[in-house]
Amino acid sequence: MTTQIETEVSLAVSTVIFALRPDPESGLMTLWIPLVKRIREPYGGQWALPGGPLIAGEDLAASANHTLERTTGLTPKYLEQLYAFGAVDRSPDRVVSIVYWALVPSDEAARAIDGKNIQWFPADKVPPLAFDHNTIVEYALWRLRNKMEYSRIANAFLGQMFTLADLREVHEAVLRKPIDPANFRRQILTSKAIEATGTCVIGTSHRPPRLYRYNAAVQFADVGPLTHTANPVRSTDDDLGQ
Amino acid sequence: MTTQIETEVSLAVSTVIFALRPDPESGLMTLWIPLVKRIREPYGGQWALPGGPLIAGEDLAASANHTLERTTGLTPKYLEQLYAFGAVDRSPDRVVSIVYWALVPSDEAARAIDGKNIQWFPADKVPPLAFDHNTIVEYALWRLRNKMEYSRIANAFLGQMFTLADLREVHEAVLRKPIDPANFRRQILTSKAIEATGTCVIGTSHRPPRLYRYNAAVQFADVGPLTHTANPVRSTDDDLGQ
DNA sequence: GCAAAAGTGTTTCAATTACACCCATGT
DNA sequence: ACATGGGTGTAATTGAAACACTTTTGC
Repeated sequence: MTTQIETEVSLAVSTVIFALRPDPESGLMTLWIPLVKRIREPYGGQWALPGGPLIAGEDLAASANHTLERTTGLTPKYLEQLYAFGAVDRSPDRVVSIVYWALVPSDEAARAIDGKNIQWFPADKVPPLAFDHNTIVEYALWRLRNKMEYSRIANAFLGQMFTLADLREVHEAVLRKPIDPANFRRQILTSKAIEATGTCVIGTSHRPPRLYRYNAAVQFADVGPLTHTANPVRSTDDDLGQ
Repeated sequence: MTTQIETEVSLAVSTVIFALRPDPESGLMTLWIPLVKRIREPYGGQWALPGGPLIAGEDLAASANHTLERTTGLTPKYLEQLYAFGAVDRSPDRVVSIVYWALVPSDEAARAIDGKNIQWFPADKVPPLAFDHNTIVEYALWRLRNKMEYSRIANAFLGQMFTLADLREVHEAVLRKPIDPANFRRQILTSKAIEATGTCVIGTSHRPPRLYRYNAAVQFADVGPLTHTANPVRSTDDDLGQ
């Protein structure tokens, strides 16, 4: 155990975790994120993004995964680096935060931890947060919505099998606009992003919808040379942005 | 001056700097980047990206600007954060590098510092670099090429006024493919990204081309809530992806 | 006049959009 | 039968691409 001159710059990893839940008022699906209540200064008592200091032996994405597991008990189906925030004045002490964003399936999110010091909020109506975390949430939201349009991340909110209506509901919830079912169907199918399983859902009060699965083989056009996710389910792409 | 327990994680900022120069063989414009020769272990004697440790009182982008000024004597017209690289095994000691990418105008790049310990290389033919810097350069190249197609960063390679042929040459050099002049003209002009100055270039052996200027007022569709550049010339957008 | 690049016009093709309409099931 | 969402068909619109053609200069 050695000591050294204080660098005064410390490194933290935080994560913006997205899940879909019905809005208590409208009943429509919307994005929710979990926040933790700070127990110490600065910003004691205020809500903040889950996160913590970077451990020496831990990769950045691994750190994000661990805070996710610790705070929500969930495993993300998608995890990607968002941005490194390092303005000198973003905290009384000098902290550079490397922020990730994650998507968790709706069914898993239902059994997430929800306690006194951790609470889920609609992503578009978060309270005033500690540090620059409001900016970070906004940016993560923008990135998610942007990426939803050219990428296949919608699958991360769903299980192994799903109907086209399920997939469309995810898009509509994230993008907050209705989507024509007929055109949506064609776009998705011609992109080869998903494939029919041959099975159907029975017991509906209408024509039984087919079940589809994610087509792991197909890649998108603008995939980057990096796979930013260090996770069970591959994410197929990055930015464009990135 | 206090001391504390060694965190074992240190923070560095590096920058991938792009400029356009003619290829010595083909004579065509191509992307070049400056690299510095490492004088100490690890990877002593090998080429690496310019950069340095993050100073406590300095913003991330400011740090990138300073290394840029120090190593090349140049001021970028565009600067954006690329990614934070933090794999445990990317260096013998634990270093997290926050990497930026920058664009400098061709005319400025001509009078850049070029010495024994700093040298420019064609971006597509860099030698084996220290650490994971080859991966980083590849990723920066991908991001630049990707962004060139939906954003207005091409202007960062040019001066205040330029002809459509100049602008097209930038696109062709970065994307490494010929572009139809007629269609390029229409696309750019209908996007309102540039506007005519009313002046022309004279002395050419053909019809005098009009001069255009960057239209600062116009924003692009998918601009992010963040301005990632902390720089003289505004960059108008972020990722898309990416 | 000729070469060479600037600039305009036109045709074709592919993708998106809007919307009409049929299908299969439960009640 | 009929309500409901699943699923197919099609015409209109938009934008990209390909390329012929005209314009303006220097030589």
